[in-house]
Parts: sequence; C-alpha cells; structure tokens
Amino acid sequence: MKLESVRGMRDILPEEAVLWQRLEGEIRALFALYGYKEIRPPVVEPAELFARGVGEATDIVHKEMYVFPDKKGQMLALRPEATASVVRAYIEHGLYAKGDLAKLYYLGPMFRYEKPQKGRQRQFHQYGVEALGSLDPALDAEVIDLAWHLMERVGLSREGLFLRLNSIGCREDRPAYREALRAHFSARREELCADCQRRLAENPLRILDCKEPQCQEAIAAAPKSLDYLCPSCRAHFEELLSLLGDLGLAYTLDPRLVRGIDYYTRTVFELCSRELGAQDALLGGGRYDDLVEVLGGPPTPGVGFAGGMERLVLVLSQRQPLDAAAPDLDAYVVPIGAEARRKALELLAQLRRRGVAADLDYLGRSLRKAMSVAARRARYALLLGPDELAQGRLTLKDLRTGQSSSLFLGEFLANPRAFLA
RNA sequence: GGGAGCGUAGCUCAGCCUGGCAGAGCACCGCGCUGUGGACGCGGGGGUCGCGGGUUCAAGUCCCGUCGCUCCUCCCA
Repeated sequence: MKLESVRGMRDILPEEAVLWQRLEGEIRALFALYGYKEIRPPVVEPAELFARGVGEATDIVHKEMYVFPDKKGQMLALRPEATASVVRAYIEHGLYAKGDLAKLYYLGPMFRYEKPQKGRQRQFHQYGVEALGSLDPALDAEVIDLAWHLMERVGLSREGLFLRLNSIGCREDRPAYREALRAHFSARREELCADCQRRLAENPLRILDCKEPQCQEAIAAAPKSLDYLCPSCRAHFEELLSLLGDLGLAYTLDPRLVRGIDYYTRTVFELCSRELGAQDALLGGGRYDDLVEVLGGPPTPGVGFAGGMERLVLVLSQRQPLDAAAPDLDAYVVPIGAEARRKALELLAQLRRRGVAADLDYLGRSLRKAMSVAARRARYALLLGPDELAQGRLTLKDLRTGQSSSLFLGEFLANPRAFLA
C-alpha cells in the first residue's frame, strides 16, 4: 500500500514555505507592534473545553471536531480553534490577576473534520489575537485596525477586501431578538427552504446566514439584531463605528452576519477577499464577553480575531506566483579536481562561520553542470582549481554579469562580505 | 451530509468518445565543450495509466466499486 498524507492534510513544500515564513514573520512583528505577546497552548485539549466554550450545538463541535479517547479513556480533542484554549490558559494561570489587559497572540495548526476543498483543509493554520479584560469599544476598534493593517502589510490592497460588521448584542438582548426572529419567520414558514424550517426550531439566528434564493425575501425583511440592542450595547456599537470612522477604516454593516460560534457577543466581524471563491473569509472575530466566565474564570470581557494562513497564502500566490528559481545562497563553491575539493570543504566551513550562505556540489557533477547549478542557486561562484591552489587564490565569478576576478584566499576570507555585494 | 467534474512521467497535459505497440512539452542526466552557467544541437533515463474488481482474444480507453483532488451546496479561517 502506498503511503500518502491523510485526506485534507497537506505538505507545505520548501518553495511555498518561503512565503509562509515571510507571512509568519510579518504577523509576529505586527502583533508585537500592537503589544500582543505570543502564547502557545497545546494542540490537544479536553474535548469538554470546546463543547463548553465553542458550543455543543455548533457545527464545529458537533460535526467537525476530531475527538478520541486516550489510553485512560479521557476524551481529548484536536483543537478546532484556539480562542477556547487561550481562555483556558488565561484562567488556569491566573493571568487576570496581573492587573492589566492580557493581550495574547497565537499561530499554529487547527483541525476540523470537513470536506476538503480549495482554502479549506482538515489541518489548517490560524493566526489570531485575543485581548482579555476590557469592554472598551476602543479595543474592538484596535483589533479591527490591526486586521486591516495586517492585510496592508502583507501586500493586500483595501480595494480587494471588505469588512462585514454587526452587533448581535449581549446575553440579555439575545432572548428577545431570538423570539422576534422566530415570530417573523414562523409567519412566513411556507416560503422557507427545508433547512431553514428546521433552523426555525433549533436556532433562528442561523436562518440569516442561509443563501437559498427562496429564503432571501423573508431574510431581507427580518428584524435586525441592531434594533434589539440594550442601551449599553447600542452605545458600545455606536462608539465603535465612530472610532472606525476616525481611523478611516471602511466597513459594511451586515445585519445577516451571525457567525458560527456560540461565544460571540456584541461586535462580530469578518474581513473578506473579493478574489477568492466560496471560501472568501480571510479572518473573522468579535467580542466574547461571557466566555471566561463560562469556562470557570471571573467575569472578564474579551475581543479578538482569527485568520486563516492558507487563505492568505492563496490570495497572495494567485496574484504573485511563487518563484521556484529564487536563489537561496550567497555563494556556490565549485572545486576542480580532488585536491581542490578538500580545500573547498575547508573554505565552505569558514564561509559559513562568517555568515555567508554557501553550498557546493555533492553529486559529482561535471564542472559545466556545477556552474549551471551555481547560476540557479547563488549570485556568485567561487572556483577553486589547481591553478588557484598553486597561487593561494580563488576565482570569484559574478553570475549575473559574468565577470570573473582573481582574489587571494586570505584576503577574501578576512571579509568575504566585501566581495559578495 | 448532498450534487458535479477530474486522477496518464518530477510538473503541465494529449491519448479515452469510436478498445489494438504508453506519448508531447518542460524538468532531469550525458555528449558536442576534459577550467566556467544561461543559447543551440544530438542522445539518454524515467510509468504498477490512482487502487481493486468485471466485460473482452485484447482495457489507459467500456462497466462497477474504492481512494484522492477540484468546484458547487453547507460550514467557516
């Protein structure tokens, strides 16, 4: 039997990994710029954490979570998202007792058992931030500013993106809104699709998300969560909109935006790309003011977002195809003859100790072939043959211009950087 | 979970409809050029045609199953 990677879990090969490294670097740098510190929770957690945190009834937990017993029968889960883990760690280590906001970020693999397709894998990677401990709408605005800033930083223009924004209110507002939706849709039950008739009983909020044409009219006429906000939630949302205006950040109010995780309260948002297909959400997030308490900590509000690495890589690489031929070395050493090769190994070791990225041929290729590899991988070739050995020199060839020059080995090694501009 | 399309060389794909020697381009290796890459020419290596079963004198081609990928639905990152 041929061994292959598990369905929905793919290899990121060196060519693509270059882009991943660049993105991860920019993400870390930007998060640090906003005062977020990295946290690395485990990939495996008690299954119950997600059942309680994300919500037993959500698709993510109910249908898509990898759950398995360990050798003692404890039910574990591969994390389907990281917010619940971060909050668990926040409570477990008493981070709320440090007397300040906890601003945390993470980067890593998540797992959901779904049908794989473009922009959706079973093992995928998310980056995200969580700010725990303040209800200030300025923090919502900061998180959204960070999201926009990150997109700009990695090279995505504002024109190709749009931010969907909504407020779904706090837990006091929810029952009244749910009833209003139920009343509205019950009256028009006949025009709803089969799925939505079922949702009517289970969770009428979900109907807003439906894309069936036959449901659109009823959805358009549905009561909006914004009309059911309590005075404090309304004030919070209005302040957020005003702050976004000050920061010049575009948004589209979307009364249909509900999101698929139970812990959200008040602000919810998604940043989407116009250049992707069905899976167009690059990142999504919002407030979760009850989550810390639900997971056993002191009442603590929180806000954050999570973005998908794969989707970012997808958008970026479809605008700018990956360059497989990009040189990865400063210099390629090309020895001629057995004696020169011994000397070349020594030269190579010294170059690397001086911070010069260098390599040589280990496949016994011909000089011609070695030069061709050199041209592909490095800007400079360092030739070392009997002639050079006799004089204590080496030949430096600039592979871009084709110009060669002869240098004394000692002089070159004293400061190789000076010759490898 | 439901629907559609596609799996042939490392990569991109042709061949399948209408069964009859497994192909092209790129990449790789060698030589022309034994101390110098990109161009050119000549030559070469590489394949259980995704996997399993069936029909047939004969299956890459037709049928069934299965696995994988892609798209839609769904869900979301």
